[in-house]
Amino acid sequence: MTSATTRKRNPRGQGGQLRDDLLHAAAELIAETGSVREVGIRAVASAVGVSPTAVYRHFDNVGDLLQASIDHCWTIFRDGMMQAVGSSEDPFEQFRNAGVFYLEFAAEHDALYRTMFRVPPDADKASSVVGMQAFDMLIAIVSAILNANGDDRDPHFVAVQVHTWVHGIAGLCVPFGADEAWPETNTLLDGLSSALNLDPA
Amino acid sequence: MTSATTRKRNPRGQGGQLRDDLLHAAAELIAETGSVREVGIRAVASAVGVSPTAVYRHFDNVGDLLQASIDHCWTIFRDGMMQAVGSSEDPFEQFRNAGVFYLEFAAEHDALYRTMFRVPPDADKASSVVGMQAFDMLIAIVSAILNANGDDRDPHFVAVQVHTWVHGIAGLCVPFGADEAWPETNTLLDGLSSALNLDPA
DNA sequence: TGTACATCAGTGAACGCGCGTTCACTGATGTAC
DNA sequence: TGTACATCAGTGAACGCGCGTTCACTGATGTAC
Repeated sequence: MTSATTRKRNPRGQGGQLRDDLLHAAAELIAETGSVREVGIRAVASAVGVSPTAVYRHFDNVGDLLQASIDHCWTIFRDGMMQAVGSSEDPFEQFRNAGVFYLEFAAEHDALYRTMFRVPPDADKASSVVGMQAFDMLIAIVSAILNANGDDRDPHFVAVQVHTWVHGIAGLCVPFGADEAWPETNTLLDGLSSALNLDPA
Repeated sequence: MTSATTRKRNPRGQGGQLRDDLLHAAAELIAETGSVREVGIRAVASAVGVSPTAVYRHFDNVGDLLQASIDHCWTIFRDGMMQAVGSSEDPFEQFRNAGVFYLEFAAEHDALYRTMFRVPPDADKASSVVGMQAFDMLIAIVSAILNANGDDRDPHFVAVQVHTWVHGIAGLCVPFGADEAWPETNTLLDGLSSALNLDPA
């Protein structure tokens, strides 16, 4: 919206900087606006203070730009997840931190989050590979918890249970979060780990 | 897409029929296409075999049409839910049937389902009232189950837990449903009622 | 050290297109006399 | 029973607009000689 008209031209070999700026701006616009297709080249370009034609120096068309932006967000998501997990050695704390990060990410980037998880079945590779890395982290944490508790359930299945539930909490907290009858996010997270027997035994 | 060019003009006092047809067509287009705003007046009109201008006899503008269509879908959803629940007297069966209906509805009308549950905080009334009726049904069933099991948990909170989880299962089954590593919908539903202690004691 | 030149980042005008909406209209049909 | 007329369902052409994309360009800058 507020175009950065103060933007300076990049020095010689560093035109690629614009590419990163466009990816970030597109992600932000997806997050602000509703869906992907409502975000246009003109809007992205003006957000970084550049003419629409400059976009074509880095992307073939608007679809390319948006897909690249979503891929980019997946790596941001995965990296944030890794950082949240890496902040502790205790699998129970890791689990908690990962859940909190997940829900914060979803709340802050609502539309973007919804778009990321609406992947077409098997199409693009980049984002689904990174998405799998994030999911593998979840499996590892769940596995560590089950081990610590002497629980012989299948880590993969339990991880799917965790993911579906957290995903649902994220999806409904944004519309209903303001409602006074709606529980706190942390309360729901407590209920999840308790119902799924993922608290310290 | 395939415009019904065979459509006949409605008889005198029954122009309102077109209104219903437009609501249905809009809902179907939302379900087929991605999001709400990608559906245009021209597409809806052509889907029912009518000129775009005819829409304005029943709706002020495209926003009106789409909002009315979503409200309309909420009543379809609630009615389907009521029917699924009404098919049995046993609360455990009711719970199961409601869950199956919910997930089928989400799978069949993917984009529409996502749109319905992305309600702006407190804006419109029609759809949120109907949505509340559907949620109240869930609370009633959960309440009956807790009673039957001599379980003293808060029915409202448990209903929220059920809803968030089912919502998450619905949201992830569509993208990942084809993946061989992803569990069956029914398996996830079993896991849910088991983890939340909603099976017969 | 100076200078010509290739390269690079980005511009600005223009295009065709489909959109939402407006306007004046057409033609069938129920109804009052 | 006939007929004039108001009402109603829907049409078709046209508008202004913003979109994605193309094209020929500008002007700064590193580099070879």
